[in-house]
Amino acid sequence: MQVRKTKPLPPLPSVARDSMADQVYRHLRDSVMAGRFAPGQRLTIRGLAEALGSSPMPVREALRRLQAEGAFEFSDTARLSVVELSGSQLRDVRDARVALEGLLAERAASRMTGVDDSEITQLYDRLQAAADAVDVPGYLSANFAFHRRIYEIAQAPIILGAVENFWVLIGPCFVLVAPDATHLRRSMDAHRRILDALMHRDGPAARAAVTDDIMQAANSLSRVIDKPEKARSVAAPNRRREDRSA
Amino acid sequence: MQVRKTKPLPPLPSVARDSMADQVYRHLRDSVMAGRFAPGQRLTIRGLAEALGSSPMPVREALRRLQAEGAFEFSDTARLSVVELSGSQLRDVRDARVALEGLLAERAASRMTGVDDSEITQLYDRLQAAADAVDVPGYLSANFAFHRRIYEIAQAPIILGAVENFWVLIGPCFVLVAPDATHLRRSMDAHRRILDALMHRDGPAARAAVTDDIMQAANSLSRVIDKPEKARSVAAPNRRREDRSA
DNA sequence: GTTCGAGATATGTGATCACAAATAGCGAAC
DNA sequence: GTTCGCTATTTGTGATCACATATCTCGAAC
Repeated sequence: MQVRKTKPLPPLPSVARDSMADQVYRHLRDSVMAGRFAPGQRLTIRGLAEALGSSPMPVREALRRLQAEGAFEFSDTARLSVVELSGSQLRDVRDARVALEGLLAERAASRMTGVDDSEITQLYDRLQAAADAVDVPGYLSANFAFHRRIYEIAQAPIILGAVENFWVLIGPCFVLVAPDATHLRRSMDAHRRILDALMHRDGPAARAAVTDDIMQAANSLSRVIDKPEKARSVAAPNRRREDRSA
Repeated sequence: MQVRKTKPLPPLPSVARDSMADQVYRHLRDSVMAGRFAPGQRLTIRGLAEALGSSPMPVREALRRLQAEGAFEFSDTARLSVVELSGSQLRDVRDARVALEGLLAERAASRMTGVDDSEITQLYDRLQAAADAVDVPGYLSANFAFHRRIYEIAQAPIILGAVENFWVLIGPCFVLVAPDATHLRRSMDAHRRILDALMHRDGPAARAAVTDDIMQAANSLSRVIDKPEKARSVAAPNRRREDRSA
């Protein structure tokens, strides 16, 4: 609107500020979603700081954010640990995911374009490749990338943010599910149906396929959660000491 | 499980730890939800610390949590401000609320008990009283308390947490809606229908009533958001300086 | 062998300081 | 009168320190 009398502004590299706290935050968040932390695992601020090569301060701030997202918790005695979901909490996450991700999937189907098709297909292939190999962390990353890219098409960043918060919650649980080949195959079947529904711009079908995917994942987890819980509580103390951190 | 040979454990006052960062966090969160901050309002860590009578450190940690919840944001140049929702973001929040709060309301209806009836009714009366007077902050507080108590009956704390995150987002918007008597009356009408549905243990009716309540609130806000946005951007700079903080 | 308890260590919390970058204030030049 | 540019102030960030308390270690007592 306003005529500039100075130079016509250089190509501008547009260096986005990236504080150390932000880097630590993203690193920790990705690690949690990829299942690199065990549920209930105990950590220390100083230990994480040393492992990440920073002072405790950025870690403190990053952990506060992740605490708000429910990834970590500070006990009554102010001890830091990875959040461990109970069976009913896992069902809550499942229901919330069905509601929100179903909404996003349906909306995405109606806003898909040709360029989206190729990108989604590409991510699907990457997911398939990670499933063929049995790399669980790689599969989790590819899985979230696949879903995220779809939901971005819905153009509802606020809702996507809420959905990602739920992903952070279930990330640690996946270390408990063994690299089960049958589970991965069933999961890929649901993913195939998601892809087909999106290609046909079929909103309800996309919602149904996403719902199935979420329900299947929840079923796989429910077979592991809460049952060994009782066994563990008498056999071995649940809280493990801090081990690797990133 | 384990027999204690010591004293049979005293009445336990159970002093829950309450760090200064937690107090600041709750204080700020409540203030945001009650609409005591304006959208886009600029703040400073030191200013908040002084106003709250603490050092900047607890404020920093509390703000990180609220940043994760979307209440505050740090600009590219690391400046702190209250998040200002656009019209489309407000619609996203509306849709997500309909999905999640509808779920909680329906589940709450099927789990209501007699003691819940009296508590909900009591909160409804308090809401009515706040509506008769035109105390907007008081109405907002009573409104969230009413909804929160209902959703607590659904026994899904994870979902309730996500819902409260959305409340934090829309809190500041309400300072823009004038204490409109017609809006309050319509809103109380929806609340009355929520109450009736819960009393009859009618899940679908509760979901429908909650949906109407959310849609009406969104409509009231959409009449104020984004339209004066254009007017403001040319008339006066949108970013206000820091004023009162709590 | 188990349990209790005192000393030592570990750990989150809050405060303070230093620094770099951004913003605001203000004067000079055209 | 407006705009440019320099200076002073503000402000978020990161580091370090001190402290209270929780946790751990390990030995003594029954």
